[in-house]
Amino acid sequence: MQDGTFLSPGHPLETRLRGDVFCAACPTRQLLDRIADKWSTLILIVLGDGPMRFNALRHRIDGVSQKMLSQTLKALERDGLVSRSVAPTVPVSVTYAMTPLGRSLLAALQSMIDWAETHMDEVEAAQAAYDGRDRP
Amino acid sequence: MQDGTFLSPGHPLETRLRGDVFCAACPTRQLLDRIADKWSTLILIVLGDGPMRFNALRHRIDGVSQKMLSQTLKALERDGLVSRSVAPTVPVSVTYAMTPLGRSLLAALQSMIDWAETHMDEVEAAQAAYDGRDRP
DNA sequence: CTGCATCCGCAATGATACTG
DNA sequence: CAGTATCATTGCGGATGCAG
Repeated sequence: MQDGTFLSPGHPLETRLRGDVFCAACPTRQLLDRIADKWSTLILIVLGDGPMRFNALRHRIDGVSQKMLSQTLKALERDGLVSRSVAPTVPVSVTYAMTPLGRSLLAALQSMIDWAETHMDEVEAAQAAYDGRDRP
Repeated sequence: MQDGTFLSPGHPLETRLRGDVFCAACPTRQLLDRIADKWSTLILIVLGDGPMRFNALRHRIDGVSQKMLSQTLKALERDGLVSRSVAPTVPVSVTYAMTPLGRSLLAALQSMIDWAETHMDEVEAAQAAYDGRDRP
């Protein structure tokens, strides 16, 4: 976080940009940083399939800690991407679900997943080639 | 990283998933973690506009440190998403560009950027609503 | 029993300075 | 100009403890 400069003046791309994702202070950038987050992506994809409880999410997303899950869910709820419903049972049941806003993002995220699954072999080949070049 | 269980059996999502992004050990997950990275996304979007030199990238992407830029570029090059061309001038000129593989990912990333720019106002409204609820 | 907040250890990150 | 090395800091991740 530097000062409040939004766009370095004189940049050739300045006119091409609508919002501006490249300036650290711009809200668009903040939002991108959130949805481009490791856990956020996975959580949203999972919830895109249907509502789910906290521990179900925790079990579904391998490797996530309770703290990170709780933290990320709270952030996503604050951003209006995920809704949190508390059922007054004993003990309480908290269910997380996608909001319409969050659902509108799902397509883009799904594209990333699809790409990853589709081109993973090419990436692995590239990695092997890179590692075998001159780097033992 | 738990044991090698890739999919919890009996999960309703089991049939819908092709690879599996939710297991920490699956390569797809590793790849997703990479492209869903904060800096990777920005670098790829910038390079999608055309080849660029190191310092140009550094200036363009506000808030990135040399270390992170260098590190992320190296990872992206290893994954075959970005190519690194060294011109034998004095001093050396290193130019980074997208590979065809990287370009195939660009559409998905651009969708995320577009979504962020389009729905930013709704997110801000949701944030304001969330902060104003019962949280001073 | 479920969900969340707090503590601490550690890896990743960021800023600075230096080399090819 | 491109990139690495070093050091200070942040944040993640794990364990524990508390509230409903």
